[in-house]
Amino acid sequence: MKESRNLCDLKSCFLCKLCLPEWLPALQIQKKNFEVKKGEVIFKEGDPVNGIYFVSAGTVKVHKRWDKEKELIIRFAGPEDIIGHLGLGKKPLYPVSATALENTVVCYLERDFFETTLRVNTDLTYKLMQFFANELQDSHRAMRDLAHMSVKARIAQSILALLHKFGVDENGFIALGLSRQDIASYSGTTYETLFKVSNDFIKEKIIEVSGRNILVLNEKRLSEMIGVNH
Amino acid sequence: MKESRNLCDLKSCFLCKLCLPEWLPALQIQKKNFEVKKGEVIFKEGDPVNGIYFVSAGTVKVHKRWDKEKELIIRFAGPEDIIGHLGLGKKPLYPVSATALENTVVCYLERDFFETTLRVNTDLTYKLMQFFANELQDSHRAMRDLAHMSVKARIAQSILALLHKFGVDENGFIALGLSRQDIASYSGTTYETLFKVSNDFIKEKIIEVSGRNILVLNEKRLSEMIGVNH
DNA sequence: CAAAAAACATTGTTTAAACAATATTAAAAT
DNA sequence: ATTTTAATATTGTTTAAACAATGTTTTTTG
Repeated sequence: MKESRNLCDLKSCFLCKLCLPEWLPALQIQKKNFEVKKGEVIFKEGDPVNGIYFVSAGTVKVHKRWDKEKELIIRFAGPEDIIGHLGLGKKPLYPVSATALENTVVCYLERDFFETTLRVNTDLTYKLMQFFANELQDSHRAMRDLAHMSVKARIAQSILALLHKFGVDENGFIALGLSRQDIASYSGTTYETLFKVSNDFIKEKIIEVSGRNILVLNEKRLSEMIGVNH
Repeated sequence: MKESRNLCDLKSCFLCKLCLPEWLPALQIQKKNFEVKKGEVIFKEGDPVNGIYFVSAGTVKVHKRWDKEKELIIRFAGPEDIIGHLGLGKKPLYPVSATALENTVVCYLERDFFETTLRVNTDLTYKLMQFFANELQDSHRAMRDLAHMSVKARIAQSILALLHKFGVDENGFIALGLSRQDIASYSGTTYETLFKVSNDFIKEKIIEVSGRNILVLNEKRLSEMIGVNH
């Protein structure tokens, strides 16, 4: 993770959009930008919390590990998304890890400075609280889905979630290439099961796969698979 | 759900403890207390959000349903706990239901008033944001556990969580009686599986069960079960 | 107080999905 | 350039846990 200067435009991230104009110079001084190589870890579960990050460019997976070699991907963060914000809770340790999936640029703020920023900008605190409320809703939905949905439905859901978050490239493929293992970890299943289900989807002409890229041929079928509750 | 007067002491809930003393008279005027009978629904998933609740006495389950007749209990709320706070997110519909597990008293505030309260008390907003951060950490952990832990381990974990949250009565039994179905829903499994695992625990002298009440005989074994995974 | 409805008890069957084993690329690292 | 490591491909076996069926007991309620 290499430091670099002025890669953040102070305009697009969650923080900059809600920042008081008078505060921007302070931000400019305090912020640090880092270039993160593909596969590099930004912070690791259990590490002491130093600060908060905003993704400027690239994509990051936020994941939580279980029992060596098993993990669950909680969410993907792209440009403008916050990561590391759970460090604001009572335990000063990151509860999740964040790893770059492609070459990424992040904007970093020390925890103390970010907390001061929240104190001088109550509207920002309010918005952050609302953001947390939304994340918590998503997380509760995810809990229920992991408890009650079939793996097949969860995989369908993961593919749709990726499609909607990242959109498609010029050929119609989802604009984020992921390893099978990562798609499995995002769906809460194993590589082998993902492989089988994925092959079924290909056979049924629901998706097309080329290397790490996925083309959704039949979005409606995927939605139906997920079920009535969505 | 029957309205009643002055059942809340304005001292013990999350809100009252952090409320500005000058604001308490306003609170006194705005708050409404309700008596909720065992089994009665406080709000239902999908209902429009009217306001926020604080549990004054009794116990409430917060749950999310799937596919008629299947549900996941997200958490239990006891005295001083908030419920309905996810209504603060962008969608004005409750994402979960809340049902009283015993005769319960709740303190209710309309959404607008609560939002005003947050606006005049930025420290409260900050604390609420921190509370959300902690809840989100718990929720992420729960997601991972649902994805990767065995049902047996999850049941062990549920029993320990109930023990730690509610403590024990004079005979050493967990101070909250629950139906098997509710314990199953809290563990993310079916009644039948809970029944079998529960019988195993009894056979191995890890717990003792009397009606709706559970006595933990071997807390250490339960803890080990959660960590080691089989 | 009877009838209906939950909750509880029990066990046997089925299956979804993890686990296991092994082979083949492809991509890093030395 | 070659060793090492990671990602991919494939299929067969095992098992954990849902599903199904049925009966009993306890609550609730009309």
